[in-house]
Amino acid sequence: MDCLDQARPLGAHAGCSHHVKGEDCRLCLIRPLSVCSALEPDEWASLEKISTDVRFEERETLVREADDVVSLYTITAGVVRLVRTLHDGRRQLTGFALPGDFLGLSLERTWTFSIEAITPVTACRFGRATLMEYVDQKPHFLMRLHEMATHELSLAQDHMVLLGRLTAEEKLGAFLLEIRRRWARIEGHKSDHIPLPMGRQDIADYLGLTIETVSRTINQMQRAHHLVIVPDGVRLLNTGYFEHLCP
Amino acid sequence: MDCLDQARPLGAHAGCSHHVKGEDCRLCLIRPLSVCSALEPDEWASLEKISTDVRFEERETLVREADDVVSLYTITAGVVRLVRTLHDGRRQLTGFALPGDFLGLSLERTWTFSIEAITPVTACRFGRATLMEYVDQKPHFLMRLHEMATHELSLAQDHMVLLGRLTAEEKLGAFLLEIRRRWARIEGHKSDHIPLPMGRQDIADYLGLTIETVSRTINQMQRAHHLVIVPDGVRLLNTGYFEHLCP
DNA sequence: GGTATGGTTTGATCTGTATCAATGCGTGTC
DNA sequence: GACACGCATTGATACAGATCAAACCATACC
Repeated sequence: MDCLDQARPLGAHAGCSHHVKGEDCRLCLIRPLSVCSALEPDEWASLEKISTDVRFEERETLVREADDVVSLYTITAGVVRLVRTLHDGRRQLTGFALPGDFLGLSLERTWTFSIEAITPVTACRFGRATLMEYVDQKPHFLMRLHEMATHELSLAQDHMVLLGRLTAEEKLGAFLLEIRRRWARIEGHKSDHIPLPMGRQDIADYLGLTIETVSRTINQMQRAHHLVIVPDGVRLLNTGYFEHLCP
Repeated sequence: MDCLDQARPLGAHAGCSHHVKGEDCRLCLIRPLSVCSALEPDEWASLEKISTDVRFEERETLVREADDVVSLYTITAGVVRLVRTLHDGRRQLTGFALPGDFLGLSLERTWTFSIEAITPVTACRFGRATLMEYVDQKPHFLMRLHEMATHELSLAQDHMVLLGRLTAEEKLGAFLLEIRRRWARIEGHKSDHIPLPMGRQDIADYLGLTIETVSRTINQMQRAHHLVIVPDGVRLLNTGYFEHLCP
């Protein structure tokens, strides 16, 4: 089911910001995780020509909902949130993007969500028009984009189940296992230590809860010795509890 | 934003079951709405060879979650629900498919949801393997599938906002306007009469509510003269109320 | 007609999560 | 050290929607 999880692992922790690519796709550490894994070595050079490295500071907005799509991005370091905002200020995060994640799958003219940097972020930027030409010339690249889009769709359906039918405790459990799985794909091995660069409010807006309920639930889990809260996230003590929690 | 809404309208109400195609794509009434609209007239013939008409009775299951994908479908008449079920029986509907909707966008090996007929259904069935060859030969057909998939993704994000952040009243309002918009696309004109072939439980499982809350909310709206409940659905009396409701 | 059946509506009550309101705590700055 | 600032936590209370239970209503069938 999770066809994207077959890419080879990285040695380093890609969550922190370090030199990843420097305009040379051959040295790119997250390539095996990214959309570029659909390409042959001789194609990297052509892709390199149409891409540039960019950097965003914490809290910076990469794109705003309803903006024209002028560039697409592969996150190479750091974490961003994908945000939908209602007129009265209510927020729903539709996802977090971690290193290796591609933003702009849809090839549509305008963005349907805002993208905001949670940490300092580096990304590989592609011009929309040039990437569109690239897509036209390489059907297997379009096929890869399509696979990624339908994978996203399946994850979106998972998240609908979470939002519509899970309790606060189940939501938090599913969230922690999801983030753990995604870090594991980047780092190459599963760890009980789960960095959570996003704040409690972001978690709440992702899970359809309030910040108070998120805080209370995590602290209850700590009191029950299922995890410990550490400065940059949590450490799971009882993974069985979390796996059993997910129905 | 809604690129799929550009197809030409149908004169008749496609919700009811009538002769639609009869193995002749040239006569297909829902073609302009469907994935087939990406094809030229001379390509219909080749598509016709790989498709067959099938019929399902009310409550019949077209496919089961986790089943291998052997066939893909375009609904030609009737309505189906897309269902995810948790181990303890909790259900979340991820969507309804109406005439013109294509099921199997993902091209993956297994289904990630069950598909169940709400009414008698006719569909145009394609073998997965033959359609995959077709996709390989016609890049513009793959492009069309990709557009449809990313459109679905955008709708899925809309639904996340609904599930995570709207009140029961807002959920019902958004649901009725969504269904109205979708019938309008099929019928060719907007009507205040909204057929609701799905039961209250299905609406509840789609909106992340209970059947009692759905019933109460709709009846409240009736008491407030925003709509009237009719045998096959509802009729909106005050569309302004519904449009104002959606934040 | 009677009566079983499946879905819908309505009422009474409960509860999980939101809301409102402090308090705590770590970090950076002067 | 003292103070401010931005989160996170904790407590008290309110309420939207869930749950439990019963009645209602249309349809189909004998």
